[in-house]
Amino acid sequence: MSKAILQIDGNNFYASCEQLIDPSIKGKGLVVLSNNDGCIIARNSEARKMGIPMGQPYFKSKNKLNQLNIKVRSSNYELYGDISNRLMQILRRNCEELEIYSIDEAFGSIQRPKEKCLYQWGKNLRALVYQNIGIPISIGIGETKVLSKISNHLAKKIEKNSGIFDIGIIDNKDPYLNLIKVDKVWGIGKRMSTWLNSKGITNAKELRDISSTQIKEKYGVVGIRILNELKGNLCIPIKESSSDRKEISVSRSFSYPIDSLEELRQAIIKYVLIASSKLRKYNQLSSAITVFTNTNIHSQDYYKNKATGKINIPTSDSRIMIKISLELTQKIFRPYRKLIKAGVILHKLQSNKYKQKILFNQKLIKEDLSQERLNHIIDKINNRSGRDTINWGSSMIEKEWSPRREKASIIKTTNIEHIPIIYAK
DNA sequence: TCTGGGGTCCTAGGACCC
DNA sequence: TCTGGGGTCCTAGGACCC
Repeated sequence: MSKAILQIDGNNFYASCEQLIDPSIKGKGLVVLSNNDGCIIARNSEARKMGIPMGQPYFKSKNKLNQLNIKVRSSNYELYGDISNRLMQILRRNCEELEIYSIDEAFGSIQRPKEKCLYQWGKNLRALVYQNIGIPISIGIGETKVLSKISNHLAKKIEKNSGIFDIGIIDNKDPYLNLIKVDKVWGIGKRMSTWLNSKGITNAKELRDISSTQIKEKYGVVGIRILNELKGNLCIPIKESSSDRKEISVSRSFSYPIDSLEELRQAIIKYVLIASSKLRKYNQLSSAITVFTNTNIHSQDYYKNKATGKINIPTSDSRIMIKISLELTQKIFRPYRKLIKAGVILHKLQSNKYKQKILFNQKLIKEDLSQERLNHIIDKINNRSGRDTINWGSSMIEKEWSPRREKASIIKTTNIEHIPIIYAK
């Protein structure tokens, strides 16, 4: 018995979710846009075959999408998050360990019976997910995370694999590693692949066989880890708990540039409220806040700025965080700058299990407790009835600059009123 | 006109200490 | 005139991921 590492992801996840709730799209091209309807961040296979590139700004491809009669959707994260939860539940029941890596992707592990190929196991899991959720997935299997990622590429790339590939039982992996371009290896990005190409390294096999002193000199332990994983030595373990996150950031682009301090303040308050309710959801406290804003990077007088403030006693209290972040907002604001984006980052997070108690001041203790209760009640109501049901006075002003979502799908599987009605004949 | 958002990890260099 | 060396902690920024 040995441990097999699995990498499982939803195929064209956002597009698949949209197709799930709107079957009329089936067979047609579909793209999903980023926040603010900025770029194309997902396509179904039909749109890909029609030559629509990933990451392109929407305004540049609008005409082409129209001509080809490709459907367009704004992203609907409430829907994707819900489908994702259902998917992860099934995976958790079927793997021994599971690390949820992103909304559409997980690493897992199971014991491999001696020398046994896990193709059939994967096929069963894939069928189970499709039957229960209606989303197609791909499964890559190997000895390490890097190899299971490569396996997943091969599962998608080679049609006869029908979405599953197990590189872990193949002794001579060379012909397969040769098929993987070096920039497709997990952990090799733009910078590293440019450098590797200049050294004549173009695919995963050549990378595996590079001298480790050479890679260590240039990229330190990060490079060595990737090399070892390619050779089949597990260096990046499965991380099951993700509760101890290190920072929370909330940022948005505006639908049009803003240049008044008041608008910036309102935006920052709104982001702090979202961030602090996330913080409470994960039972964490923060002791530092950064606020940032910038103008259009493509413009001539590009301006960006940020400021960080410390919180003396780690907290998850919206009121304290709003106060500090507004002071910081004052610092980064400059008149006559056309701001297109702003955000907040909470860092130095810690578990609220070890919250520092106020010791001697009875009045402060009372205030602290009632504030905590108030925050939790607000969270509870907003979780049940939508994010803006109850809010702080300062954030209630009408916001015209809120991001665009012109093509949003209406249906949310998280709201009973939006569940489609099916009439039996 | 119009180019997303949310994360992690690592490293170099500064501040500070003895 | 001449001004050490070693360690730790923190931060900013880079590179990468989805």
